[in-house]
Amino acid sequence: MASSRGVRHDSMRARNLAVVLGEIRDAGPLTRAALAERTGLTKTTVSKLVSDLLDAGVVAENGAVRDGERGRPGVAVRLSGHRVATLGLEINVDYLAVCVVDLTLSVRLRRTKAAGNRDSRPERILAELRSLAESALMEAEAAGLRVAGAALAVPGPVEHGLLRNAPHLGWRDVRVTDLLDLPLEAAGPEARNFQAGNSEAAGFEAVGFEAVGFEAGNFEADNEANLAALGELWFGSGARDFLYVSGEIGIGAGLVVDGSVFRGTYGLAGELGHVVVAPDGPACRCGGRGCLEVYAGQDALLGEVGSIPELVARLEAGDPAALGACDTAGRALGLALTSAVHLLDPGMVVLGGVFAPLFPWLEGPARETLSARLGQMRRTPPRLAVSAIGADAAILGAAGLVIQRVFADPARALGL
Amino acid sequence: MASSRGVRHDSMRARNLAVVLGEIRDAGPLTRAALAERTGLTKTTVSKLVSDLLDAGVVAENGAVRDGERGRPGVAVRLSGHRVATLGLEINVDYLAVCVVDLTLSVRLRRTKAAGNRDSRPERILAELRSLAESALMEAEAAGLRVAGAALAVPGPVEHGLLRNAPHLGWRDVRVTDLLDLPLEAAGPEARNFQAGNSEAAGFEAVGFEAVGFEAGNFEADNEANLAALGELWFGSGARDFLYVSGEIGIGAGLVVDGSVFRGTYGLAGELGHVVVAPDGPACRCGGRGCLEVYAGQDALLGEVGSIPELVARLEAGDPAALGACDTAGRALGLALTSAVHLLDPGMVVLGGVFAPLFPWLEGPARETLSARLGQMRRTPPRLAVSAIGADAAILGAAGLVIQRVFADPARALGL
DNA sequence: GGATTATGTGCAGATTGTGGACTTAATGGT
DNA sequence: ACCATTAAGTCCACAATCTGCACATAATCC
Repeated sequence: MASSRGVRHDSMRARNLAVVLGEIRDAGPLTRAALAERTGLTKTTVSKLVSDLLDAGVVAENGAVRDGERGRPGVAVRLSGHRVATLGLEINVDYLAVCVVDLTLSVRLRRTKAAGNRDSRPERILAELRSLAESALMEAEAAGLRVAGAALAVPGPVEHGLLRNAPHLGWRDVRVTDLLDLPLEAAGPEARNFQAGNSEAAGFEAVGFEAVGFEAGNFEADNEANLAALGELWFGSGARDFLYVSGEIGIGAGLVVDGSVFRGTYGLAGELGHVVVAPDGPACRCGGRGCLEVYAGQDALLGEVGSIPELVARLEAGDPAALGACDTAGRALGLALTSAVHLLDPGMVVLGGVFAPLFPWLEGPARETLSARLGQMRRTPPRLAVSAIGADAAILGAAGLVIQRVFADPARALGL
Repeated sequence: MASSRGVRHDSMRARNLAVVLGEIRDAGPLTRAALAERTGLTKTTVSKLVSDLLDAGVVAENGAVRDGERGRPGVAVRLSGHRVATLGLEINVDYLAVCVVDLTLSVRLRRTKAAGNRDSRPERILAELRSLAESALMEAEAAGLRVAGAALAVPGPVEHGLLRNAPHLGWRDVRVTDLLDLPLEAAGPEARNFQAGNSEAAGFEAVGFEAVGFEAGNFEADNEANLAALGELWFGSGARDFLYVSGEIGIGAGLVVDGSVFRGTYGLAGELGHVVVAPDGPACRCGGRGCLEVYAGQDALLGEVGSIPELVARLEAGDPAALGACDTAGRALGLALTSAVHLLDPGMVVLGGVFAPLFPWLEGPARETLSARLGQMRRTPPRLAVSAIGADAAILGAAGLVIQRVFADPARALGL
C-alpha cells in the first residue's frame, strides 16, 4: 500500500548530510579531513556538506587544530547549539512541564507547573500546557533559537498520536497533539515532505530509528515511560541498552536497545506494573491479581505515609513498617524483573521515578531475588542501577527525541 | 567506532533495485509503468533496473497484460524462483533438518534425519549436518538453482554467530557457523562488501531489517524459536505481528513486530520458559522456582507418557491424568503469557511445536487465564492461535531469512 | 629558509536519475 | 477499414551528486 519509494540524488545528499553531522556529534570536533576518512566520502564532498551545515548554523568551526604534527593544521568542526532547539512537554497527574533543549543536548530552559490534573477535562489541561509552551517558545525565539519540533510525554500508552488510556487523568482516546496545536513552523521552509511526489527522502530516514508513533509533522506524543527511558539514554549515564523502570503512580518501563526504544506492536510494550508476581495475590485495579503494582506501586509503598520524602525520612529513622514495605516491594520488583529479563533481555536495569530515592532500600531485595531466579540462564544478571536524572527524565527524553529526528534527516528538518 | 559510512551512486542504485524488487514481490506481477508510479521513479529508471533484474534471473516477464483498457498493454514482471534459492538448516535434540527455498518462497527440497544428539560432540553432529547440507546443495545446483546463502537454527541463544548455551545438546560457546564451514559462494562475484573502502552499500541495507546476529558473509545462525517465528511469518497464516511460542523440550518464544524479530540486547529475548508463574513453585533446572517450563515443558506434559502422539491419544480417550496435566500447563501458559503480553505487546499469540497438537486442550485454560488477568488493560486480549506450519517452522524461517537478505540488498546478493 | 607533510578547494569526469520526445501497440468510433 | 486516442516502454539530452587528482595553503622539521 504505502509501497517504499525510490531514492534520488537529493536523498543521497540528505543521507550524507546526516552521516557527516552524526559523525561530528558522535566523535567530537573533527576536521574535514578526519570526517572524510571516517565516512569514506572524499574531502571534496565533505567540504561541501560541512559548508551547508555551517550555513544552517548546526555546526561551527572550532579554530585551527594545533596538534604539533607536521603539515597544514585542519580546522575542527563541532556541533553548535545556538541556532536549533526543540521543545519537550509533559502532562502528568500532578504537574505540567516544559523544556527547551538545543542540538548539543544542553538544556536551555525548564519550567514546571504544579497542577491537580486528576480527572480534569483534556481541553483545560491542554490549554494550560499550551500557554506554558508558548511562553517557552517565545523565550527560545528571543534567544535566537529556531524550535524545530516538539514532543509530549503523557501518562499512558499512545498509538499514532492518540492517547489511548490515561487511567489517573481519567482520559480515553484523546488526540493530544491535535488538541494542543502548537504554533510550530512546518518541517522545512517549504514543508518538503508534504509536497506530492516529493517525499523520496523518507526512504532513508528510518535508518536506525523506529518510525512507529512518529506522526507526520514535527509534533508527536508518547508514553511517559518510553520518553523517560530516552531521557536516561541521552542525559543519563551513557548506557545504550537498558530497561528504564519508571515508578510513578503506576509502574511503567521503557526498553532501550542499541539506542532506540522498543514499543511493541501497538506501543503498549513495557507495562511492567502488571506483570504477574503472585498468581493468587491481592486484586489489582487492572482486573488481575498479584500484579507488581499491588506490591510496589506508590500506594503500596506509601501505605499511610503522606509522601515519598516522608517515607524516606521514616526509612532513614528505621521505621519497621516502612522498611517492610520496601522489602516487599523490592522482592516483588525482583520477581517482575526476572520475567522481564527473560522476555526483553535488557543490557541493564535502571530504576527511576519514585524508585530512585528509595533505591538504597529496594536494591538489596530486588537484586537478591533477581540473581537467585536467573540462576544458570545468564553468566551474570543484568546490573541494577539508579537513574542519574531526576523527575525531568520524560521532558528531556521528549526534547531529545526531536533532536534525534533532526540528526536523522537534517536536510528535511533544516530545509537544506 | 564503526562510524556510519557515506553513500554513493552505487548505493542509490542498490537501494532502488531493492525497492523495485520488493515492490514486485509485494504487489504481485506489475508492469514497468505501474512500478514507476508506485516507486516514484521514472519509467526510464525502472526499465533499466528491471532489465538488470531480468538478467539476474530473479524476475521474469509474464506476457502482455490484456486488461481491456485502451492503449498499449504493458508487460507484467513477476518474481521468478528458478534461479536463486537459499538453504535452511536445523540442529535439534532429536533430528537434523535441511531445506532449500527459492525466491518465491516455494520449498524446493526438504530432508530430515533422525538423530540422538543429546550430549554429543559438536564436531560429529556438525559433520553429519554438513553431509546432509552438501547433498542438498548438489541437488539444488542440479536443478539450476544458485544458493545465495544459508542460515542455521539451533536450540539455544546465539550471539554474533556463537551458540552460547544449548542445555539439551550439552553445548556451550560453540562457533557453529565456522565449524559447519559450508561450501557457499562469496556474497557477490567479487565479494563486494569485503573490499576495503567499498562497503558503502551497507549504509542502506539495514532499512527495515534488524542486522543483529547477521555475521559478515552469507551464513548465519540463530535461536530455533526466533527462526521458527520467522517461518510462521513467511510460511504461516500471513500475520505480521505475533509472539510465536515454541514448545520443544524447553519453551522459547520469538516476537515478530512488523515483520521482523525482536532479539533484545544480547539475542536472549523471548525466554518464555523461565517467566515466573508461581514465585514459590517447584524448583526448575535453571535455578529458579515455579518457571513456566516446570508446568508446561515437555517433561511436565508427558509425565510417564512416552510421546506426544501417545499423549494426544490419551487426551482423546479422556484420561484424567493427561487432561489434568494439560489443564495445569494451559493455565501456567496463560499466566506466563499475561506477563509476556504486558511486556512485549504482541499482536497475537501463535502456539507452535508440541503445543500445536495439544492446542485443543491448552487453548481453553490458557485463554481463560489470559483474558481474566489482562482485564481492563486492553480492549481485547490478543488472539490465541495454533501454528499453521508444523515441525518445519525453523528450517523454513532460516531459509526465508536469507531470502530476506537477498531482497534487502539484491545488488550485493546477486552481484549486480 | 627550503623541504616535507597534511588540509582544504577547484575542476574535469563518472554514475545515476529526470523529463520530455518518440516509438509501439492496443482500443474504439466512424 | 481507418484513423484518433491512449498508454507502455525506450531514447537522448540534461541535471545532481560524488570521485579523483591537481593545486594552493599553512603548518613543522632540519
